[in-house]
Amino acid sequence: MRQVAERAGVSAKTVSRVMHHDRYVSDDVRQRVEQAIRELQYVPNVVARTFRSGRDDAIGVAVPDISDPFFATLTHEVERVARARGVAVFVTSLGDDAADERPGVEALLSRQVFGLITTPTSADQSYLRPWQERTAIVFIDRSPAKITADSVVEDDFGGAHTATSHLIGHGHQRIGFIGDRVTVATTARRLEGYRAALADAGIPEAPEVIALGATSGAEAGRAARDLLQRPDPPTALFSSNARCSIGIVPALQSVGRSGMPFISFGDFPLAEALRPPLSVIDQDPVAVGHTAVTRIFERLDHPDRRLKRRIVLPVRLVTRGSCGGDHAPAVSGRAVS
Amino acid sequence: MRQVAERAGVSAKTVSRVMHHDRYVSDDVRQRVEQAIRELQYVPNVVARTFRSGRDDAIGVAVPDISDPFFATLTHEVERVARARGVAVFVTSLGDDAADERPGVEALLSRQVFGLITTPTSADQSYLRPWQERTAIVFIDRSPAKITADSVVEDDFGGAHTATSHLIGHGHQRIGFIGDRVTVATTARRLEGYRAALADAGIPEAPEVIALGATSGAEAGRAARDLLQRPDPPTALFSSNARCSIGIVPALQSVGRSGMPFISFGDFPLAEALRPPLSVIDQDPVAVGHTAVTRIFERLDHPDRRLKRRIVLPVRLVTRGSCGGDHAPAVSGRAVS
DNA sequence: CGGTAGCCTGTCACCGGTGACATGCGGTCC
DNA sequence: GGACCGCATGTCACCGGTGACAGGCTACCG
Repeated sequence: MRQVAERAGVSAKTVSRVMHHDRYVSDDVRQRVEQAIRELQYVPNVVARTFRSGRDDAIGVAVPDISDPFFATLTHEVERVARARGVAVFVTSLGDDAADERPGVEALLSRQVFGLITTPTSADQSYLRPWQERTAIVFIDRSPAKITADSVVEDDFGGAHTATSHLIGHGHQRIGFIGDRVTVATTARRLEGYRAALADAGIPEAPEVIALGATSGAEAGRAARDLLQRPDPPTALFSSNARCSIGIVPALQSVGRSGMPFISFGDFPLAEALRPPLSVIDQDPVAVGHTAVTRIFERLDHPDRRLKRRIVLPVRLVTRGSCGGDHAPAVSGRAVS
Repeated sequence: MRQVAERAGVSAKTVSRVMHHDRYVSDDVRQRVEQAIRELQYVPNVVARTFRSGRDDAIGVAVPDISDPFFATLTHEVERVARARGVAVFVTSLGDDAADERPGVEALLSRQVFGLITTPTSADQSYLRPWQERTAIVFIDRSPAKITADSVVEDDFGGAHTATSHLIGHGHQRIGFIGDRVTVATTARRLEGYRAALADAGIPEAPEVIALGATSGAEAGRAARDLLQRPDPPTALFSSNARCSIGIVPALQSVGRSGMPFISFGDFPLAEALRPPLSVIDQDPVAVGHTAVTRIFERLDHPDRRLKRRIVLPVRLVTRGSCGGDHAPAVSGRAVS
């Protein structure tokens, strides 16, 4: 920048003014500076600006796993909206280990992003409190703990209740539940919805067909096979998330039970192309991402406006054929791409 | 930091030394400083450090689309390796528009990352030349143009040749080719491989069954249907990438042609769970990501070591059943997760 | 013609951590 | 006793852009 200033015969400050389209710059000077910028291929130092101003014009996104179709689609929408405003988006994966959450999130925060969209993976987000003054933080998918902040979550309880009730409506009494750890808040809520649906139908709960702790598709597949090999196997399955479902489908096929009635919480690409097409609870990741990033900009543009902290988005059952009965789809099953 | 220094009764520099485990710090001082750090919950300002040193201890990854399973898996491996070295990874999507490449990549570079892994989407990467002195740049998936740099690509020509030859071996003479734009270098090379295989078998090329320009799964699906509705339809299909394939599968189903012989360049989750299971050319995204990130660290650790610039990774045909004939799988089809 | 307002440009300090260098102190060796 | 070394700590400038503030110049007004 000093070089540009020297070449144009002005001060560094004036170059800064030209860069920012300051009103008070004469045409003569502006042109000389612009030429010097071109000749020297000057690129402003973003880090210096961030350092000085204390905030980077970027949004950080921290999710458990970018390759999960739910988070990938969500992230895509965040990028789309942010790009329209000329804001950069940086994504990072946290993994499933609760201990990795804090370092991963702080790696973004300490780079002074002005907005953060993140999924809590540990049981305590109080460490984010000092950051809230400087950064708009929105939690997605799961509610945060030990902190007050914006969050955009789905109706986990309602979705699981709907799915389970639907299977019950098809005559199933013994419905297997496969999910990851209950320490994950969403899983816990979905398990509650499942239990409530059973209770509402007067069906006693069978703990032996509830398989938790499947942190990968492969583990979920094993869990499904184990359930089917029991002496008293379930007659239908409910999977608590898409990652599990993606492992369960081939597992069912491998034991010749691809026709097993099955509903997945979370849609994913090709779910409709499976045979039978997989019925799902659609979480609408685009809506989650859109709502979250919009909230960030709202907080930025109107710092003192009062807004509802917690946004619960509805989910909907998309019946496609894997639920057990012969029936026309209630919602025409659109594919996720 | 000054506050920490004051509280511990030392200079800021000494705090810096404690943070960096400098040898020349007395135990007494170290403990006082560490206590002050804890009491004030001091978090070092990464931006200041980056600004001063001119480099951020982070790797940037810029790919066309994070939700593409190939790039998602690749990115995952980069993060795994980088995390083991305590290096942060920031991912950003570039989209398909060539004009978006430069701003997206420079958003990362201008934040002074020391390593960049990126996929060229435009036809000219010469703008990266000034950055190469400061940043280790590795191109993945596609070879860069107008610049000399490390690159990790797959054997596009060979893979397409193998797939096409395999279909020819099953008696097909009229093989449809569906892909995105030929301006994408990988697509061009795959088309060449396809053509070469036809030529090697003495089959004249049929330009009317080559459908290019499908930039999304939906478009690829439409292209597939159009090909099948021709008076002289192809008897087998070859898809140039996973995104297209994910659109083609439901399209074939919708016209009752799910049995159409079909090979996809690029594996994806559930390809094996389809009926028939989809045969693919497996690109091994984990190997690409691993090779790329390893190269970054090699360049960092041994700046003057001479290394081969261009790394071509082999691909392999995974036959699963969609190729047309009844045969045992040549490679037991492992699922992508 | 002094006063004032609007326009244009420059100077300087500062953001927070750190490399270069200086300083001071105790011990060892000739 | 002076030279010298290892250790422990402090001082200061600097990275590059920018907010606060200070002029200087022109034009217009009373």
